[in-house]
Amino acid sequence: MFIENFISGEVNKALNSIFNIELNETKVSVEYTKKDFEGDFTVNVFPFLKITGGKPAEIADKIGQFLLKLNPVFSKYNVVNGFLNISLSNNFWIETVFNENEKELKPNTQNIVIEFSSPNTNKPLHLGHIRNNLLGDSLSRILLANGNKVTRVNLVNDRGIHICKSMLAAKKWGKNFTPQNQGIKGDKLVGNFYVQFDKEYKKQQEELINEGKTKEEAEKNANLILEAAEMLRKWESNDKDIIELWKKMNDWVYQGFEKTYKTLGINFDKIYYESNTYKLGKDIILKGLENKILTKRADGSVIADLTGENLDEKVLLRADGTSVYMTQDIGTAESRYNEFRPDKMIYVVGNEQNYHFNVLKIVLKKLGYNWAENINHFSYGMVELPDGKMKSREGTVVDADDLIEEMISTAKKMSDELGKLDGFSKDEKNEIYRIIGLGALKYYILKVDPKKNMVFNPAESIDFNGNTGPFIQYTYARINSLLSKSEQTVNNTEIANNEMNEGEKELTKLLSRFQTVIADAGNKLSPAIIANYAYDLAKTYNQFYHENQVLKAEENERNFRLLLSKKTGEIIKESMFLLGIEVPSRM
RNA sequence: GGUUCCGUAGCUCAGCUGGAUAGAGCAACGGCCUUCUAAGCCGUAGGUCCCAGGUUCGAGUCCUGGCGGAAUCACCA
Repeated sequence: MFIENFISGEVNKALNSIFNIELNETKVSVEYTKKDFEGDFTVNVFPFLKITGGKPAEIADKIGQFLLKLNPVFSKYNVVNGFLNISLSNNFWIETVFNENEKELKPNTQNIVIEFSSPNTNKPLHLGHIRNNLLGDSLSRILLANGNKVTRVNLVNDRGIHICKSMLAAKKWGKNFTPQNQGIKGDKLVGNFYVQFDKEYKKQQEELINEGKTKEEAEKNANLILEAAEMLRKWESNDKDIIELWKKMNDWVYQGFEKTYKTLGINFDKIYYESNTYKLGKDIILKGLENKILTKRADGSVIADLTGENLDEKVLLRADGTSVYMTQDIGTAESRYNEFRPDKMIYVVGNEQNYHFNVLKIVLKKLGYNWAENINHFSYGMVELPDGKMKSREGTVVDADDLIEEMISTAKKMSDELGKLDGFSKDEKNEIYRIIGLGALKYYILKVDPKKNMVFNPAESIDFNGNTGPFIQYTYARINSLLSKSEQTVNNTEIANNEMNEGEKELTKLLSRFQTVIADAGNKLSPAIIANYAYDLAKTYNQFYHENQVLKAEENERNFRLLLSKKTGEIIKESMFLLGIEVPSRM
């Protein structure tokens, strides 16, 4: 049971009984009382005045009096400027936090398929992909915690003209290169080829422009792009040599990706490959053509006419018959629907593809798939550098592996300077460095509202103090150390303490919000809500810890404070788990 | 140019369905380790919530119009 709903309901009873009116529960605004005022929850009575008439203070007072009589959990109230501040009894708070049976049964469980990561096999993962992976992973955890069935899928973009670009460059300029003989990860090697292609392609374009061609003509007629297009045609017609090269290079990339996924702690229930789904998409489109839903242009390309939807014509098959991105996404969507019959299909894909998903849904609907409605594009913001967007082709990217490594070595440097891990074995130390470094990175990214673009400045390394992952992890480690020193098993039945000081109460109230926060994060699909809560909790605990002796306190207080500490540790750990962040037992 | 998103402290970000005096962290300055982990705690300073109207008891939040930025409008993905 969420406390706000309960209070909202009780206030409704009051309104009903005193003024003989009934408001929709959602219309009673219940908020946490601001710190400067006394009370736990605040009800604003202004919205009632239209119906009740009278002065705000009097109305609020009447409701307050009624509540006190109605239910003993209400201990007192005060009225300021038409705001009714209600206090709940300490027992109520303690019950809410420590009574495990209170855990809500989640009735509306949905079958959700969530797609994330979706890398292209022509370049290594960068910071933008990290945001995608972390969001996808965390959302999966949050949705699961909200009682849904969650299937995590990855769609690997392993075919297409961009892949051919890397392949062509490899063929031309790197015939004998392998990750082994170049001493780099496979995905890096392939990414280098992609950058090289772009460089040479640009050169050719410039030459053509100097010869008097327009920019557009140059882009279309440069030899390299024609060769890449030819390669794609060969690939789609199963040319043996091309397929062999493709397989070899993709394998390099997968090995590279696997390593990155492993360090990040990301995994999937199912991996789709575009190379398997694009044909299905093609079939669907040809059928749509037969049924006259789609049309063929004179040049042979197949399009969906979306001018009626205020959009353009969208090409679904090229003039030479090869597939585009949309083609395979249609195929993937259908096979995914048939396999899982999900209530909701979430696509974790950057907001640069808003248009794509808009079109995808419309085209699927046109083709007669009603479940297109279930497609939910989780559109997250870009990660930008101080001077703008990252561009793989131009090499201005923050490489995922490099960044992770840097974070971990920073963690090591800090830990060693502080000397916190003296006495630990080398392996234990490395494990803790890893947890802290990754925690800093993950938290840094997840604490930001996913919808918003965010800026990452490589010159300023990610912080380890303040509103950061390590700060929260540190709080956990602190609690852990405290509990292990207490040499006492604490249990809930011993809470006989009705007195709470300010710090204890604030902490208790915050702890009670955890379930609400999970639900909120699930509804809004926002890990940031969990992250900010975890920070709030850690901050509040540190204040409590600073102001209150625990181990040396008198027995009742000691017991209660240990319980609070234990609970805080558990909830910090769970919150961090929902973000995909581990917590160290010591740091 | 059309469409969509964004604009809060020097920087990075919170601010719940409209509610009380707009909050954190970093950076700056000043305190606190003989006491349970100082990756911590406390304090000082820092704001035209881009601008102008409107809606109302009340607007950082909703509406309209500007200004500034981003994305997209590909037979790239």
